[in-house]
Amino acid sequence: MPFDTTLSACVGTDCQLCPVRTCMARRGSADAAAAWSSILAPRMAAMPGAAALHRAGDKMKAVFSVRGGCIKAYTIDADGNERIRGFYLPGDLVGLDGFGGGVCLSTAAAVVPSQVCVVPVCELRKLMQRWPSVSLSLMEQTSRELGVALAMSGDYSAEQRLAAFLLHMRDRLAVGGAMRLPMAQRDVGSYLRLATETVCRTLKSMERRGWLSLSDKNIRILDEAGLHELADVVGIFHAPAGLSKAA
Amino acid sequence: MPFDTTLSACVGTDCQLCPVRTCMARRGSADAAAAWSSILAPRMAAMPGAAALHRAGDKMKAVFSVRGGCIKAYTIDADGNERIRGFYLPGDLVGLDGFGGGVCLSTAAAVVPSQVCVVPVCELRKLMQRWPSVSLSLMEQTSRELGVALAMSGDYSAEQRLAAFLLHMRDRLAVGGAMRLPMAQRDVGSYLRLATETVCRTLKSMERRGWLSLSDKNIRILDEAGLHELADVVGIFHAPAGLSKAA
DNA sequence: GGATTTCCATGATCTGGATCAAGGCGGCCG
DNA sequence: CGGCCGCCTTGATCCAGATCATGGAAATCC
Repeated sequence: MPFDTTLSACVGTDCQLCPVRTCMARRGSADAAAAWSSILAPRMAAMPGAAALHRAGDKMKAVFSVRGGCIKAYTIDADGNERIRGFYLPGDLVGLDGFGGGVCLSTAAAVVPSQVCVVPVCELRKLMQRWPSVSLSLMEQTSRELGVALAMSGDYSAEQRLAAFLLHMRDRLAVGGAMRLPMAQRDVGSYLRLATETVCRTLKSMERRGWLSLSDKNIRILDEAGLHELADVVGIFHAPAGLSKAA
Repeated sequence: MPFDTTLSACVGTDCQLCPVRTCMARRGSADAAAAWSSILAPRMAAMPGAAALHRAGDKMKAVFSVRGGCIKAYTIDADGNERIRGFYLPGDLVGLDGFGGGVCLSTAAAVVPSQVCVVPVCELRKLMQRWPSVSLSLMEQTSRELGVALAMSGDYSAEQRLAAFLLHMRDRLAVGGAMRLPMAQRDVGSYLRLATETVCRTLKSMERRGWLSLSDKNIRILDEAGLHELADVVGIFHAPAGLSKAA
């Protein structure tokens, strides 16, 4: 297990001591970070299979800042199947889609043993009143997530969507060229609107062509250019490092 | 033409006199509305076929508040085809997806003769610093758009997507039970990831079943319950009036 | 440590919606 | 006013990816 899920691993809630560099609380001034610390409810462990962090339809009481692990947001359709709307990794905020309406639009649950900081929305709103920089970075975060969602909602082939997904994840969790996907292929398929079998076949086909290597859930991207060519149409993805073409 | 597109129809830029009730500028206090007025660049007419308001890849210089008509946001794929990411109606803000990254993620152009208020982002950021309520409502707007985008990105049948789209549009532009879609069926298809032929066939099929009546671009919804049953899985849509089931 | 369950993998078949084709109809421009 | 072009409509065919079926390999649970 790459991540220590016990609460004792990090006592207190001083955001300035937190190792998660990309967290909202670390994006503004030191003062703002201190303010973040002051409003956080106690941190929580979230386990796969355990109770959801919140459910679709609930009144929105808190957003969650992911500290470790991976959280999925999903709805349940009429047949009882999950439809995954997003994966959230350390530094991400879960629940921004429900902020506007005050109601959770999806259910949030852990994909692997995870840890989240609980940010009560009433406190968050107060913080936004006091610190314009908090509002601004929250707004930017939501805007970026919107950009990704709009890009993903387009009509692309299984290969294109998977390539875009892999590059996106690579940017976020690769260390030294390799990464370990926290979620099962079924979950990837649910998110990308693909059957599990299609995810598997497409990955294998990419491996056969030498674009990547697979072993268990570990993926190493070998031919980035090849994937890029497929994913470029989708846009947005892998934008952070300034890798995307002007197009 | 239901909407007067000449600039002379509304001189000056006093938001408090503007008839668009759902505009951002009208959502906060009177003071905040006055502040909005003060930062607006001159209003613009936008014509179909004329120059785009902005293009994907451009540096983000302004967002646009739709005053009349309909604006579409789209990207162009490798084959030169439009992929529509959203339609914006009076009261909507165009460009929120690019706010975070500072780069326009899509091209924005008029679907019908339209009018937009130009909101320079540098001024908008200053306004957000000064008026927390502006930040808050901008954040809420973006959050709602995110909710819709996430819902739309799911895997639904042609019928379900079209039903959800019709109900969504109905909520936004119906007067007395009937509405006139501003965009062509081809555009609807591009947005919903459907071929033009499928949009046409599905609409006709719904008409045959007595769920709606079609004449030209005018649509009257006859069996709301039927459409709702289809669209409910999609979620989010038609939420404003509290019509959606708890699920 | 054996049983159960979940996940990954691969082949065979099926299908919703795309694509191709072709005609009518209205709107716009010269 | 007549010609052209873009939209809507309907039918025939095709295909990417879903679904069904089956088996092996890990992980999880008594």
